[in-house]
Amino acid sequence: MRVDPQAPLHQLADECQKVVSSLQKKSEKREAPHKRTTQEYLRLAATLIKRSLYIPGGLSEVLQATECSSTFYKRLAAVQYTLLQHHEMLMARLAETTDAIQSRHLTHQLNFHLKRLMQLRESQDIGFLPTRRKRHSKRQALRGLPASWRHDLYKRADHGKYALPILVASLTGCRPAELQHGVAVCREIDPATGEDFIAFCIRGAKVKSEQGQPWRIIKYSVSDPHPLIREICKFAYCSDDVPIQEVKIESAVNFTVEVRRLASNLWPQHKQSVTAYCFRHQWAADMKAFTDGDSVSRGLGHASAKTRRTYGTAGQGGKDGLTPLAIVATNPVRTFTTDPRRQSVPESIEP
DNA sequence: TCACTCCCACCTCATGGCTT
DNA sequence: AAGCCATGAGGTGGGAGTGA
Repeated sequence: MRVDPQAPLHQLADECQKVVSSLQKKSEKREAPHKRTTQEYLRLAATLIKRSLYIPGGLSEVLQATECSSTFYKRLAAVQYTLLQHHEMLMARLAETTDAIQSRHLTHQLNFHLKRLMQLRESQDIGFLPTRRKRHSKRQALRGLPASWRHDLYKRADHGKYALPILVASLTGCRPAELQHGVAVCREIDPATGEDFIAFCIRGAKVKSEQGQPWRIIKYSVSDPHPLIREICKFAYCSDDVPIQEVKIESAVNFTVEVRRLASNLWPQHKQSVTAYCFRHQWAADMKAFTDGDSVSRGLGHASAKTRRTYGTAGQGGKDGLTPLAIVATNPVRTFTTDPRRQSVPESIEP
């Protein structure tokens, strides 16, 4: 009887395939990640796999070496994506392998691959083990700052390239990623009331079919005495000649770094760093003190009312708070219940 | 109603370097 | 020195789902 020399190789490939199938079964309901995410996954997984070569516990230990559960699950997703890509490549190579040297090399690779697949599945089954660290929100960074901190920061940045983005972030609470998209600032007169106002039109970040507001508009009266409104009114595009202008940054990261640097310059004693998201927390705090909850959600670009909980509290807003004329968004805000009869009546706009 | 899990997308931070 | 940029590592936000 003749023995197939590639039989052990195919047996090994079958074992890998079984683990891959069980991994795929668990994640079949998941949406395919975006291209940028997959690139990040490949990079992250390469780092983790490289690190696992020098650690006794291997990949399992590397995956668990964090205090934050979301980091753990991100690592799982990254390693799974990368191993599945690698699996496809190995299977294609298996189909082409004919000679003994290639077989030996592929056997070696499949052994390593199987070991990693098993460690990944084991980590998935066990779940996140380390002691969870309590999440800390950026809203705590607002404690101890002067009431006029946004205006102070804007003044500090006055001659830099981020002055206007800081002003827009202060007035809208938009995310750095939304400033990167570009925020349209326009001045109009309401034909019905004759009221002169400035409107900020924001294209939302973090928007999916069930998540986030694709567009939102925040309006302020031109006669609003708030110092930040007085500053925005000084700009040329608030004249009749140039009614609309886009405020845009090239890099959200660089914006945040600059905000942090300027703030630490102004308040060197302040323990928590002041970052771009602090504008968002302060804006939410102002709104919670001034208006209803759903307006806060619309202004923050949330689709669910639940999410606004993580932002600034009404107590952090107040005396120097902003008071917009209107906050409108593309979609209604879902309330805490899933019962559609209890959903709030939205103020919505055309997309 | 609330706390918690899970996962994707995005943000923060440290560090080093370049230009003015 | 100030102002700004680039990048890697790791943490947070946002929303759905679930179970007590």
